[in-house]
Formats: sequence, C-alpha cells, structure tokens
Amino acid sequence: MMFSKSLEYALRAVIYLCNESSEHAKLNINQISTAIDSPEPFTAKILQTLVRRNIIASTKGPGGGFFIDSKAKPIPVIDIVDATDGRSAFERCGLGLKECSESRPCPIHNEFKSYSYKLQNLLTKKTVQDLARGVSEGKSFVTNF
Amino acid sequence: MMFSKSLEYALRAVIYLCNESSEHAKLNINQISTAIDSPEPFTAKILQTLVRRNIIASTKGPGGGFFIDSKAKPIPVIDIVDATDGRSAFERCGLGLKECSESRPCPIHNEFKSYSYKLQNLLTKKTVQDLARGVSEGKSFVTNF
DNA sequence: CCAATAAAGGATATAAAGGTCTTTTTATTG
DNA sequence: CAATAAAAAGACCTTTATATCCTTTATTGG
Repeated sequence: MMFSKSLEYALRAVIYLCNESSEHAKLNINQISTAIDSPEPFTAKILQTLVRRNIIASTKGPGGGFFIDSKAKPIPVIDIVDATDGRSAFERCGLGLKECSESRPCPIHNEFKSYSYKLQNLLTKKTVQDLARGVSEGKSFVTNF
Repeated sequence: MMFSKSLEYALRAVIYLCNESSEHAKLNINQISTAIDSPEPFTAKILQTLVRRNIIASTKGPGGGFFIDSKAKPIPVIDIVDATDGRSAFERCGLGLKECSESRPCPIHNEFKSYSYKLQNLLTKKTVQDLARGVSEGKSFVTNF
C-alpha cells in the first residue's frame, strides 16, 4: 500500500481471469478491460508482462485471448506485485535515507519494518485463487457497478 | 507506506527542527536542506506549506528562518501526512474500485482496511517529538552520512 | 492459402510528482 | 534609510507513471 494503477488493474484482471477463463474459454483484452472497467491498451500492456512472467497464459489469433488454466498452481499475490511494482516500496527507508539499517535506523525504521514484513507475509500467503473464491461466491467484487 | 518524497522531506525537516531550532535559534532553508540532504528549493516549498498550516513557524529577514517553538504542542505525525500527501491513500479502495464498501467490498477490502486503520492510528499517536527524541538520544537518525 | 482475429511490440502522448528558478515581500541592522 | 538577508509566491522545467496508437506476428477457420 499503496498500490500503483498497474498493480490494481493487474490484480483485478487476474482475479477475473481466474474465475471466468480457462484453456477452453479464453478472454480477449476487450472483454477483460470492459469487465473490470480499466483502460484497454494499458491493461493489455500489463497483461503482456504477466504472460512474459508465466503468471497467466495467452494465445494469438481467432478464438485466442488470455486465460489462467484452472489446474495452474496457486498464484501468490506477491507475484503480481513483483511483476508490476516490485519490492522497492517495501525495502527502501520510509524517510528516504540512503543508509537506514538496524545499526543506523531512521526514527520510523522499526515500525516501518514491522508493517512491511507483515504485509509482504500476507501477500505471500494470500493467493489470487483465494481472492477469486470470494468473488465467485458473491462475497466480494472486482467490477464497478 | 508508502510516503511521497514531500512527506519524507517534511518529516526529516520537522524532526530536525524539533531538535535543533527554537524561537531564538532559527534555521534557514540552506541549513535545513544541507543537514537533511534534501533538494533546497523543493524543501522550501514544503516548509512553506507547513508554515501555512501552523505546524512550524518562520520569520523573514536577517536572522530569520524556520523554527519549532519548544513549548509548542506535540505534533502528531498524521498532521504532516495531512499537510503533504493527504489521506486519500488510506481512504481509497486498494484495487481502485469506484465503489468499495462493507456491503460491496473488493477482495482485499478487509485486510486493507485493517492495515489502513492501524497505520493511521499509529501516525495519530506518534508525535514528531517522539521521533525527535530518538534522534537527540543518538538512537536514530534523519541525516545521511 | 487467405482473410480475419487477437496478442506482442514499439513509439508516442498526457498527467502527476518531483524539482528549479526568478521575482516579490518582509524584516533586520549598520 | 539603505543594504542585506531571508521567506513567500509563482512560473517553469524534468522525470516517472499512466495511457494510447500503430505496426508486426501468430493463429485459425473457411
């Protein structure tokens, strides 16, 4: 927190794909960006990087599109973070000091480290499939009205 | 988390002022930005907004500068956040949905809300003076080497 | 094989954050 | 009261994030 736009769209798209796509029911970029209400070409770029990282799959040509195979391994949310924003927000000093460590901490070092650690831990344990389950059960949403 | 550059510089400057300035020992922008190793004109802008919000004080003219009166009330860190970044990062949906609420939550709504709440609470309780104390005691630092 | 479809790739545009520069205003002091 | 020192104000520049557009490549069905 907070998440970049790229990460927001990536997460919404991946959760959506998790529930709505499969090897035999691919979704094209228009269908995805319409569903999750995100800018189409920008979302395309983001999905391309997820494909490159083997987080999602895609095929070209008629009937092609993006999909997540239902028998794919669970995807930790942190994988999406790594693909879009990276870890720098978690790793750099909260006050922007060049050197900030146990031996020479900034005044918020410990608090920051604790939050950062807990959050990374949470993002590592939570999977996209966990989040998708809530959506498929109607308990949560990735679409605007 | 994560903090903007403005907030980082603001916090470092205010903590520094807390320890090193007083009504009778004002510091000019060059002294401050040199000490905390921040871009001088940008830092000046930020301090100006803190003055407008009565978080710190300043006087013009020779011998003038910025200062925090030692008998000033404790300054909650959240006041600096409000002056620079605002609360939007805490308040908007973690996945960027337009409508995200208890009754129609995004898949990370509850986690996000919990972290956001804890963090705002921490920032409300912690004061700049608390942070400055650590620095004056040599336990933490706001300067680069 | 060809026409259509869809992602991939690369160049470009726009907005916001980060940062600088110049001029004006105010205060102090010799 | 003039010279100087310092913040305030406002215009401007740069970089990064966000977003779009156009061309290329791959795939498929007829």
